[in-house]
Amino acid sequence: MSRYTPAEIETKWQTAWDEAETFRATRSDDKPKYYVLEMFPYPSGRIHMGHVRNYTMGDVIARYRIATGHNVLHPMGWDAFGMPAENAAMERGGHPKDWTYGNIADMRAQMKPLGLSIDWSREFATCDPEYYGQQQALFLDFLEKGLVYRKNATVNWDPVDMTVLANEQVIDGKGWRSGAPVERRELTQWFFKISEYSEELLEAIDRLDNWPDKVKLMQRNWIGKSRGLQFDWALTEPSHGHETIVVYTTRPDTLLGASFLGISPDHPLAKALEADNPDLAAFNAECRRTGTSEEELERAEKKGFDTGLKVRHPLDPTWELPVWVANFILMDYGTGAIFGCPAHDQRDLDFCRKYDLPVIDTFLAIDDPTPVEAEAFVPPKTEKVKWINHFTGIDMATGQDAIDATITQAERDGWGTGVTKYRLRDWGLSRQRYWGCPIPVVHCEACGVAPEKKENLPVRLPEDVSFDQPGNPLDRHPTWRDVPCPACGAPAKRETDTMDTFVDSSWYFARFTAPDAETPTRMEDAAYWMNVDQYIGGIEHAILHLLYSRFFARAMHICGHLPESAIEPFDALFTQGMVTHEIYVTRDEKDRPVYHLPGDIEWHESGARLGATGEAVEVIPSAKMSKSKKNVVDPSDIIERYGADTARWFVLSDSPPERDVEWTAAGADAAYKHLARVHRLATEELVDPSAENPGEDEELYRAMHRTIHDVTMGVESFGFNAAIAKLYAFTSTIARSNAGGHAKREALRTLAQLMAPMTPHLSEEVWSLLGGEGLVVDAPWPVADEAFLVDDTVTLPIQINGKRRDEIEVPKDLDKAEVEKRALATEAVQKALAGGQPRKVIVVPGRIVNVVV
RNA sequence: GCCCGCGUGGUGGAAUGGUAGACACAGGGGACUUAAAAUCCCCAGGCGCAAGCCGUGCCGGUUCGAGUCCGGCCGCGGGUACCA
Repeated sequence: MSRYTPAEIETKWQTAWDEAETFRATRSDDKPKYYVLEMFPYPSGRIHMGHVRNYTMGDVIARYRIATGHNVLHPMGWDAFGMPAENAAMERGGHPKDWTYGNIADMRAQMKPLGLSIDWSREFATCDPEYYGQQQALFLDFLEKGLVYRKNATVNWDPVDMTVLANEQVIDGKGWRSGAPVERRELTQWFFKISEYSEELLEAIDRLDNWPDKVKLMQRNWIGKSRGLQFDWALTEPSHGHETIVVYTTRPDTLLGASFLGISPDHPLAKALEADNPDLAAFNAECRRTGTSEEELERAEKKGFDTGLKVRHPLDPTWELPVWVANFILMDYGTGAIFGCPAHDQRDLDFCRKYDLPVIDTFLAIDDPTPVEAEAFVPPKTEKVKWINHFTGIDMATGQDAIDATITQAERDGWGTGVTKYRLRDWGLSRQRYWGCPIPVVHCEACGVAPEKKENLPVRLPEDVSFDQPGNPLDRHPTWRDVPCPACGAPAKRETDTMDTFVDSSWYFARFTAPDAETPTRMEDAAYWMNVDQYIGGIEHAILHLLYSRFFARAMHICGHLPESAIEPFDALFTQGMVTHEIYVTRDEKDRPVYHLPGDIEWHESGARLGATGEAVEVIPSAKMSKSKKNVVDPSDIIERYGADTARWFVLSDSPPERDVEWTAAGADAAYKHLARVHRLATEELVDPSAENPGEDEELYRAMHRTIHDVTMGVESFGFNAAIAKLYAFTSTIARSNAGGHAKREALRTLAQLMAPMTPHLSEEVWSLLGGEGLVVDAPWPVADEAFLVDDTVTLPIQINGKRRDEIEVPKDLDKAEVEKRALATEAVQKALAGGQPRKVIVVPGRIVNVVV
């Protein structure tokens, strides 16, 4: 009997697949196509177990689809531009390009041993000039169609390093390297007009039937459609050319509770007032010192400044309200001005109390209005409340009816307009960084923005750059930057901003359909392979990446690069959880935490200890694997120790795929043992292949077809862990079975087939040991025979008042009345009834009987 | 702050509104073995001698019946537009 030797087996079968070009995808009309894609990795240096999990899931789907007769496209590439490469260049020298391509080579070498069914001939990295050149072509097409424009926007500015910082690089309002307080600075930047597609992107969500509901809900909320009232508040005295302040509100029904008008520090009026009010200028400057992220703005302490200006209430000209500048009002949303209603908004109430502004008593109420104290009254949206209607007195209405009625009245009387707004903002794509796709335009004094000519693409990144000083090296590279204008030939300057890396990942899925095309896509290939039938990736991409990709597919269609059928590029989406691990920590002499790799830990009766010193180690509950916490397991170590099949089996078996999975050494051991057992069964069963044992054979076939059915359902519905539980059970059934050799061999071959998407190498080995024809990867997926799936009798639990008390075995098709009769005859029911009659009997055929006494 | 999830034995988890804990790990017992490893078999939510009672983060609701649906909390995680 030969032992299970994954290293040998895995190399052998990977070679076989390579030689047969099993995973090379070519267009063909004799089979339905199936495009399965996992979100491509950022080449950080090493693959981690999260990658293994992501790509294994995709591989299960891909191999299952091959087996069910599909022409499968399963490509892989690299999301290769981005900040970490520049940071690496700054920290340890070298060039971002070398760092990135070196990482790609390392990670590819780590991925290949996993035995993924990938068509490596289509591989590319987004930092390949062939790829980003086509992206530049897309940009020029978008520019021509009016989908891109320039406007001013604020960025985080580090005044010491003289550089723009990402939100992630701002820590407690300070630059991560310089430690200097960050300022907001306005720059002219490029934007995609995604907001023009707000309604379209919102409405199309309804047709994404195979996306998770949570993702669709997040996208709906992100787009944030609202219906509200837009109307003017007249200033009592015009100020700096402003006669009114325009306000947008989604709660016009609370207009009679207004206490103050608030404007953003970035509102044009607020800026104009700075000129003759140094205190206000100081206040606005203070507000601008916080970062640009919404989280930071919303969590900042609410502050205000009285401008001294007054406005008249639109419904009562004698009613004057003060105008304040407030730091919580965003210029990006609505009109950058609000009215505050303290009675019905907690934030406004807090603001009024803080600055001693008048608080008008509550006027929306379920019963009788009560004066507002510390808490604002926010009525439930669906509940009718008393509502003071400024035209008809007191009405009863739900919040929405009151809002709609107010808008109708405002429009009728001409003092306001119903307006639909979206929270979604245009997508700023300019980055003041080197390691990204250059924006292919030139700035010319005479011509303004001059698009680069397509025949000059790609606009390549210069390679002779250094990262020994902060800022964008493109800005200080004269031979690259100073070029003649493509339109008039006069001396001009190249745009030195590069594109947001989200641009790179917004169309790579389309490029995979024809990675060698001399235009961004080749239409016949795009038409054949698109859409992605199954897209798999992390939930962290639920909004930005997926929304940007949906926009890009539409824009590419407008420019003739995708067919209309591909404007929703991902037919089905699955979001998987993370791989986590316990964290091991000791303390240094200053009580600072020192983290340790799982491989350095030994387990003793007294708990975890450092292998080297025996020092006791504190074990912190599982968290996402991260380098800083050292709770990482290197997939290469796992593959070397157990083989790829074990790693694959484990990441699929131990948790439902949408949830986090904790990597445990014990779990990996168990997975290995199971695979070794299957291998052992296959080698044992080589003896006496023809023996039969009729009764036992039927039992085994029954289990086999039940397993085929369950595993098929499991794979189709991403129930991998449940499918694997069935495979464990089936393996035990085979091991214990007294069936004849023929039946056992067939059962084992079927087991190999059912396991093949998860453990492809072992399955090939078992398949070939047991005389399977050809490669298991080419064998058609087994089909469950319905005749073996149904049992003649069924066991029904008997509940009394909802608690299980007994059970009866009855023929499968026994009619309800007879089931009820037999249930009532049971000892438990007779005892409970004590001679009386049941109040009610519920019979759910085939499931349960509940007797209410 | 706001939006979206998640919470079940010692552990990972299973369960179309219908027998809570499948399958697996760790644990206990046994078989085989000179012994160990490997393998195989059995036990196992908690309390209780038992009958039985309790039990899916907490509180409440809908239902004949709730882990599952609804409302309110608590805790943890993801996103929050320049991390990818």
